[in-house]
Amino acid sequence: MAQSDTVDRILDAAEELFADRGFSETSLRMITSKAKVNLAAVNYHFGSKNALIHAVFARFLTPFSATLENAFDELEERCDGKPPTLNQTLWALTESAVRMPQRNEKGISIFMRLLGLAYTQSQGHLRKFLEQEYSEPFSRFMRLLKEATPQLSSVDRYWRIQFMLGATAFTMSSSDALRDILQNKLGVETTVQEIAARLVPFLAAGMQAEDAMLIPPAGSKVSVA
Amino acid sequence: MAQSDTVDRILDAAEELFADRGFSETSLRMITSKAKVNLAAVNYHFGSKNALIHAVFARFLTPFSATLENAFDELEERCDGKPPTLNQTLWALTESAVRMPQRNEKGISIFMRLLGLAYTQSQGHLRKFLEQEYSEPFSRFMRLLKEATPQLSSVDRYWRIQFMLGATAFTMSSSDALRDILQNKLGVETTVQEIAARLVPFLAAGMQAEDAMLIPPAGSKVSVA
DNA sequence: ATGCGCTTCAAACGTATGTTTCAAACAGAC
DNA sequence: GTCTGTTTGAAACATACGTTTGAAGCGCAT
Repeated sequence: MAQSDTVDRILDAAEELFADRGFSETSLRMITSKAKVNLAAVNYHFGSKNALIHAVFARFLTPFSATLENAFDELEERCDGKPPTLNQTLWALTESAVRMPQRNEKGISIFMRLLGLAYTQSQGHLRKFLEQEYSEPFSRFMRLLKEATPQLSSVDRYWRIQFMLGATAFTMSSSDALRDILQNKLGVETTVQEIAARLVPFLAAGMQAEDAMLIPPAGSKVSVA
Repeated sequence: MAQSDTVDRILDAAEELFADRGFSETSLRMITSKAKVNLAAVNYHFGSKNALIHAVFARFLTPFSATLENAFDELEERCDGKPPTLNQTLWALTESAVRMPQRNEKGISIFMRLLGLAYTQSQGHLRKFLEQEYSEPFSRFMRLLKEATPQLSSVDRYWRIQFMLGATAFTMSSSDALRDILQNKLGVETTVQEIAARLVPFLAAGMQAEDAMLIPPAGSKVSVA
């Protein structure tokens, strides 16, 4: 075997199992047996299970954040001076994700699923790791969003960004299950690209909705038991 | 102690811990020590950890689904014949959730977080349990949504409903944290009702967005490393 | 007071986990 | 070929988990 083919085999197996089952539900023994590698190899090469989780994220997030920076650079250059629109900003993000060179056909959906899990599973160490490693592209995205929605108050924008994040993270984190359901119910095949293509207009429309109505429409009172 | 104060103490502790940390990450020992109850009590009263998870969901989902049925009844009666609008349907759901009698001030956000986890953490048994116990109000909500958005294809509607679910579950489940951040950053106080009042227009706008654009806008090509 | 369900309790069970150990196998330089 | 540092291997470690056990405690009708 090559120098450390082992490292990649572990990362491949871990990535897939984490995406399928979550972090706590995936044991090192599952990973090493799927990777056809000795159990001790994980601790030898990575140090701990948590460090392995970080390595899995770093492997796709580092090139992704570089791609994203490029996309933002090009976008801002193309708009020279004027701030990019909301649609342009969201598409830049989406395309960067979708066009990332994939290791296999499941690549993009694993990628998305892992991002969803990072938000959803409250693994403190992961949160900290991601925040300190990838804060820059994140802040830049936030700044672009702000410039693209000058009509919103800070408070409205804040909440709507949370809504966008939620819709995205949630959908992506269960995208496999949702695709299966759709396949069985309506017999429709769906790719991650198509999901993204449906998600972006939804987000853009929500983001640009008319003023939040702070009081429910007249006559909508609901009886409570 | 009353007859089985123990059962409620276990449910209270379990509910909060599950919402905080997820199911696999919460051990029976954490639950019983938080509830100040003997470890064996869980298996004595509920039979197993999975059954406890079901009981936690049943405790709030059963009254909620009754409240929701009432709200839908009243709504359909008020509209006599004509299908309720999307806004009306969403408000009926939202108000039913917000007006549920809460055990404490964190009630609504725990409730939401648990629903999110139920979707997200791939606990097969939970999925099955929820589907067979609460399929009726769920189907009814889906039917109302369908009648309120006749312009959407089934596939578009399906995905947009997932986006709504995601935005809602995610936001509500972390609403405590998000409220705190907002308080510190902008000095703004926010109630759950206000969040809901911002969320509903966002969802309605996303749901009614123009046709999903399946191809990115011209000129949005992104350079890839 | 006695006996009978139901509930609590401390302790243990068997299993699975992440991690460590240390000897064996290996690769490359001399 | 021999030595050296790196990687693999089988086995064990300590710990945590969900669950089970059997005795003790309790309220209450008889």
